[in-house]
Amino acid sequence: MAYSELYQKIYEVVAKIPEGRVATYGQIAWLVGKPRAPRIIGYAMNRAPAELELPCHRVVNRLGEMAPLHAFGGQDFQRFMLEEEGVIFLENGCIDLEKSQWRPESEKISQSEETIRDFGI
DNA sequence: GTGATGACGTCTT
DNA sequence: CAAGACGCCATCA
Repeated sequence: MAYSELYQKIYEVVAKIPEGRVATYGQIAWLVGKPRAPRIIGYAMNRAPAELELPCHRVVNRLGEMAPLHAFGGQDFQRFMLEEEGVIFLENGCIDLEKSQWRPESEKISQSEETIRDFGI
């Protein structure tokens, strides 16, 4: 591996995010075994080579938003792209995480557990 | 090896 | 209700 194992794992997890779903930095951090290191995810994304074609636009912060203008070409473009993929956006411009947050089935979910429980909107 | 940084998260003013 | 400060961990200088 040309990169750190941690980075490799982060890229792997991000690459697993299906279309129409989004994952939070904290969630990914948790999946890679570093629940206290959401920043690392952002760092990894920043350092992520375009060759991997990581769906960074599917990775958002806990609010369902992301950096003001650090990637892709603007939140506007990202929002449009996510909408095209089927991600639900709220009127406030944030993603409806309750509906669109990615839930890895084969993994034990903790923080998302409550979210899933309340999913019956 | 030490210090500073960051695409976050959560608590406290 | 909104903004600011602190904390977290790995990487960069």
